[in-house]
Amino acid sequence: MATRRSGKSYHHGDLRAALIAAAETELIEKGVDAFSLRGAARRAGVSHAAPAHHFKDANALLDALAASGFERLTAAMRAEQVASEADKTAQLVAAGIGYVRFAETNRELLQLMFGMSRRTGDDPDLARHSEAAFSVLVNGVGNVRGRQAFASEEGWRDVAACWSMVHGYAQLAIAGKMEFVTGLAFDEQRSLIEDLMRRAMSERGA
Amino acid sequence: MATRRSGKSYHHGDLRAALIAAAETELIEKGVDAFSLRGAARRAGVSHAAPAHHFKDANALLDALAASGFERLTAAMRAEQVASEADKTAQLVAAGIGYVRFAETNRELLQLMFGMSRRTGDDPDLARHSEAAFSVLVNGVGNVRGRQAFASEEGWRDVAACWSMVHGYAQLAIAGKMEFVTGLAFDEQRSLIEDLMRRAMSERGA
DNA sequence: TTTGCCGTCTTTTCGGTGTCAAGATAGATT
DNA sequence: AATCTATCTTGACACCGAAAAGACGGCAAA
Repeated sequence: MATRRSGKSYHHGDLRAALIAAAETELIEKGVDAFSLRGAARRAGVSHAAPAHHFKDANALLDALAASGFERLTAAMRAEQVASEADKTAQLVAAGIGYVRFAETNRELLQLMFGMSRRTGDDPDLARHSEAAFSVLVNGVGNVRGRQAFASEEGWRDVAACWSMVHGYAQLAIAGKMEFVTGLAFDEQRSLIEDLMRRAMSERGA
Repeated sequence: MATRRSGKSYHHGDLRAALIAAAETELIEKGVDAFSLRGAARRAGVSHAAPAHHFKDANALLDALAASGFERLTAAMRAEQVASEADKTAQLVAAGIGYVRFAETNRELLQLMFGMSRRTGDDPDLARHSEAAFSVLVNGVGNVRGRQAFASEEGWRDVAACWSMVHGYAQLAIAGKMEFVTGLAFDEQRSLIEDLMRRAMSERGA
């Protein structure tokens, strides 16, 4: 049998991480629907019951994958921020662009992250990384409006507007429902997203 | 409920419609994940292979259900519009409120409608009703900006902004991620949504 | 070093699911 | 009336997630 994979030992060593990686390719290739725990196990080269020792559930594995997704989403937003101008609003816009960019290159993953599907939701890592991503947006708003904006409801409304706008656009773009407004051109979309973000902050120039 | 299946005829009569109805309660009770075609068939009081003669797929059945969802979404937006003031912007806002209201009372259904999960997507009815819902928003924007706004990209950007905002808010509210901004009070949320919609149209009063 | 423990992985088994194929039924057509 | 055809049932298959029980092997205590 496949007792030893490629001459290695009976025990895997770091199966947990390997399973998360395998789950991602399984997710990408098969889609959210057809994802299967057994498939992920196959990809990792272990038996179908092996994952049970690291994740109580199929959904628990996907929780961990979603947590990794939020971690990378945060990184994507920050990366776009540091590459942008120093202007505070521009930084907030950059975070939004990073958000959309990440969404478009990780469609299945984003759907997993924000859908209520296929998840338990009680993973502490997931909550932690999810809040970290959120805080990028909150900090961006805080830099523009000033910290005292969060004393009243004002600042939180700004956050709600930015998040709703960028998340809604990302979801709709992924679903292919935004083709009526802009071509596929890189800069066109960038300027559209900037427009949308500025609207959310009530800072539209024109 | 099971129209006449209690000891009655071998043929059902209107199984197609009965299956769609059964699928909705199955969807609501079991959730998107645990939805099963066999479960829907059971609810309709029919054998597990019966649906195959009306829907080629489990996903095709869910397509039909999603189509019905878009039909009712359109109706919900229109209903909220006629109940609102005559002011054009207020009408657009009302459509947005109808959208969110529908989303919150039909969570599972909305996720089905807008997720790329569990669906084939090539149902013509689905496309038709989906476009009808979209056109409510487009008409609302047209009434505010004037028809000529759609000659340039201007009007379409307004549509993109409104749709992204309202859809994003609905999705996030459903996922329980909007609790930081407003209580559960009815009027508070209403005023928040109005604020968001006006931002999307760059018409914020304050 | 030897012994025994115990976490890791495998095998087996179970109920459930979607889909296909073949048979039963009844309404419609000729 | 005889036949046709859409509809529904039964049965089978492969796959899935989960749980139970056994095989393996690292590791600490003796």
